[in-house]
Amino acid sequence: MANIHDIAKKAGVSVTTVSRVLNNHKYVSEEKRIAVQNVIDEFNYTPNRNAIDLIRGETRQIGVIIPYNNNQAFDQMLHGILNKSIEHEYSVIVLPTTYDAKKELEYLSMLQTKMLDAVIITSRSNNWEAITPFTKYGPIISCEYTDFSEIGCSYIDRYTSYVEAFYLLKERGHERVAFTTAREMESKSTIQTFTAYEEVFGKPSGDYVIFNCYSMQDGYRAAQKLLHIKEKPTAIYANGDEVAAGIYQYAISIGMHIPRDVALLGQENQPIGEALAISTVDHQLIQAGEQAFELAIKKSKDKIKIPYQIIHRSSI
Amino acid sequence: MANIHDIAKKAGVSVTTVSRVLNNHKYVSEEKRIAVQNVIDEFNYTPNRNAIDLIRGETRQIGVIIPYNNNQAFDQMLHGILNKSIEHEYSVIVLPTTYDAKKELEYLSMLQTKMLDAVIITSRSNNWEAITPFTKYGPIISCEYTDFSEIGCSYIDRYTSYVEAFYLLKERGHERVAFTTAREMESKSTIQTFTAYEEVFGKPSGDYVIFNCYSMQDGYRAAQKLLHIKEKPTAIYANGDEVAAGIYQYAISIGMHIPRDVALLGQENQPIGEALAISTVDHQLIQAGEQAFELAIKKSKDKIKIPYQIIHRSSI
DNA sequence: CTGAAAGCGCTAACAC
DNA sequence: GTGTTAGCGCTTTCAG
Repeated sequence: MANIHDIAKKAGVSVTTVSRVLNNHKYVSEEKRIAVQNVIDEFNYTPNRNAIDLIRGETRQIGVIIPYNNNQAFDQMLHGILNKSIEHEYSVIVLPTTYDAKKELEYLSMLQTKMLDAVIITSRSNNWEAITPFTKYGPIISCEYTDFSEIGCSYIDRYTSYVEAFYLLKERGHERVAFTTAREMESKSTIQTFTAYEEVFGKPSGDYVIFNCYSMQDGYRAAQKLLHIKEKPTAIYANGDEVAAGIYQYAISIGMHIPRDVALLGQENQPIGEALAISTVDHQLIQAGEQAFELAIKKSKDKIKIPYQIIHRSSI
Repeated sequence: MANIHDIAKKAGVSVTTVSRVLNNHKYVSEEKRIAVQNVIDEFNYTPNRNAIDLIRGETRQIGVIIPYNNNQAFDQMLHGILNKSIEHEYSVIVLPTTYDAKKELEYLSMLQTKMLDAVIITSRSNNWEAITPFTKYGPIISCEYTDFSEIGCSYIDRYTSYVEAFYLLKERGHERVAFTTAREMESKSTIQTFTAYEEVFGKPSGDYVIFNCYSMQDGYRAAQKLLHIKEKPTAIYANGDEVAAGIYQYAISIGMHIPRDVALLGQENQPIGEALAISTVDHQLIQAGEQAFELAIKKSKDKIKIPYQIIHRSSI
């Protein structure tokens, strides 16, 4: 509707002066400032953000790449990011990929089109070689550790945490331990889980690992397999509390007792795990999200490690 | 970096021609089209979105007002909205209010600044009189029914659903029924719950209703009160499955059996409810979100009712 | 303290 | 088919 020229004309000043009062510049006489403000109020005028963004070359919008938006773990990181975005007056755009590498690249190119000031990657499909070129257009922050110096990281030291979790299970007397992972071997956290497992127990038997677990249902299905192996595992390390809950549910349904018949350890300290009293490794994802946001707006390439903690409940 | 002029100059054509190939206009000779495309590829050029948005007067960005971003119910709606946004090539900006009315108004004014093409309100703090003026700047869609003709609605018929839920409990022989709600009496769904309750059971006794329940912990605390009343309720209708899970957890912890000692009915068919086999009223929030998005981009002011369904499990 | 004017990067009449 | 040009709405030198 009304633009800055209309305001200027009506107030009998130049657009420059209007711009000055809009941006609280000094060197505007109180008289004109009031005159302009009156017209602004009268017209209920608000400056056009696109024009400002165009000229400033920034939008105060940051994008968050997540694979699924209905996954508790990513929601936690998003939660942390949103916390900080409000504090710093940024807007956040949610960019769900369903692990589609092409879509991920499209999202990254929103840096180049100047639509986004920065992007935070909570989980990725492309390799870093494909991602880093986009840092030329704006900061890219990862919630996973990477050596690439162009990428700032607010990361979880998953390897250490996995090793500790497996040792914990071992200490409790478990030798036959199974685990679930979110993705196949192309994912770093899956590989880390494997490596940590090997360090503690040696190479995992093929039927002790179940891939592609995201939801409770996936956990349920995993348990259907794991708990019917002849040499069935005495403990299961799930890659999330929802998955653990599914395992729990199935175990109970076939009359097993937890932890007597099978011990269960989850991840991320989600409400459902609390409800079922499942012990869990809390990677403090909210904090990871908050830190990621800070790195993003600072255009920092630091590598910040987020501490984890094990929460003991009654499932192991 | 490079802009459309650079491309034009390098390709030996006018900016118009470049713009034409960018937007797949016809009436560009194959020869020039190729020449331009080559330069575009060579420079890895992408048009600036702010410039385009400025001139077009739209951003293909829609905002979603939610109170909390870590609440399963709102996540479900957001999920539906994101589904459709990808399909239609829109971006979605998450706008968490924590029920701060002032912040909500600020978000609404993003329509006026032309930052957003539309906004979807999943839950509001302001009254409609304060909200409707913003429809002058762009479509506002509500996930709650309202008579205001300026507002499109993709709504749940909560009143009917609540009545049915309470009748169901009554049929099962329950006379002393308690319930939880998310907010105090200023919220429409709270009022609807009250009215529905009255229709079925008459005026609720004050200690049979617990306000401000959002999370499992809130449910736990609600149960701590409800299950220690002398005339304790024989059934509880929770305002979400997470809340129901908290109630479940506390009931179990004091040795009660569900549904024998207390029946439990949840809402929204969330994973946690499935895990605990809690019967639930599924308001199909994902679908509500999808429909809301469709209304938003169609600039429709239709009032669409989303059907609900009761899922029978073993908690009642 | 104030304003004219030159852009930011792009689209779309309009003319040729 | 193609190019010239006038904006979109704002910020920011640069002169007064």
